[in-house]
Amino acid sequence: MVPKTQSLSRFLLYILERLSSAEESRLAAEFTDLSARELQIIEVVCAAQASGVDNRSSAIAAALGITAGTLTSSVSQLVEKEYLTRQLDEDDRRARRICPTEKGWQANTLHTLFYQEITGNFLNTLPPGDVDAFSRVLEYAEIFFRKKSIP
Amino acid sequence: MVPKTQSLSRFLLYILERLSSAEESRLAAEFTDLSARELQIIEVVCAAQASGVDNRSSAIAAALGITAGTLTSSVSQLVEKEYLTRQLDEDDRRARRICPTEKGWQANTLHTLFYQEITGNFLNTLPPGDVDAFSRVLEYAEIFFRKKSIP
DNA sequence: TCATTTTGTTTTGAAGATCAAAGTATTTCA
DNA sequence: TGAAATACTTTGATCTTCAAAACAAAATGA
Repeated sequence: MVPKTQSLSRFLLYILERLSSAEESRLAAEFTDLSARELQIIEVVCAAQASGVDNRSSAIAAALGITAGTLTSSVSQLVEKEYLTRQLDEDDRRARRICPTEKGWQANTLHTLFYQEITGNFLNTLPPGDVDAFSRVLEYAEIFFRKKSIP
Repeated sequence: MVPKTQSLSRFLLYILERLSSAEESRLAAEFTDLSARELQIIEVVCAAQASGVDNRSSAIAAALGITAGTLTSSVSQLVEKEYLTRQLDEDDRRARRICPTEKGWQANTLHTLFYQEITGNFLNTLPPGDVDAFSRVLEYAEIFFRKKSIP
């Protein structure tokens, strides 16, 4: 049965919400002061740092799909809470590099483990043959939504 | 290749965002004053109305996963913009029934057509054999996330 | 070189979405 | 009838977001 079209987006939203609220309560013990969105920002900052990719403010904002101004205010809160730091870029002193603190790395590690666990559990519930199909569907989805296939 | 676990949720977020921003711009010509969230509220109200399911304020809020207070304020704006109406329930005068106006039905129709089109287009890009697998994955996902399979 | 433009970020002002808790109106039930 | 429960709204606060203005530094070009 083909999924009921009009409810697909709500279905995705529902899954996302379950995921993030589950994660918030999971992390609650150690990091009581992080919203799902803040965790996502930390994730992107850590990923940029780990892979040596551009970690200036504008690049992080672009990766998150938000404006620079929005990121500035979120980062200020996360700096306040000691998950991130701003570092002046010596090569271009207009720019600021956003870096995780030790606490930021720790939160990101828990976050990553959480998703590995969830995804592993979910893949285990699928009929074995469907796991590959699932991966293919994700790849096609990525292509579909990257090209402007949306009218 | 199994999807990179930590980025699955961000991938879903990305798709959702592309969908809703595409929809916002698509609907912009006719309904300039509706956010994606407001459209979603209208969708739920229309669905309740169409299927004769409980359409009192509390039921709509529960379906959306938000508190009654949040819904009250959103509905007030949508009443102001003439997409919804509040009707006093004669059987229980504490309750309010949330109903779409003609304009609300029209917006919902466009919304539904949009998702039918998108979903149809996407399914057409998939290798034929993967369409069924995709449907199964969605069903399993629903079951997985409905049971508290999340630790 | 130095004035102009461009670039990277922050600030500002405003709006939307959200919640918890307090408040109001109505119903239920003991 | 009076107390408790229910359905909703209001209030006060926070978070997320954007666009536009402001600021600082770099790049350009005459």
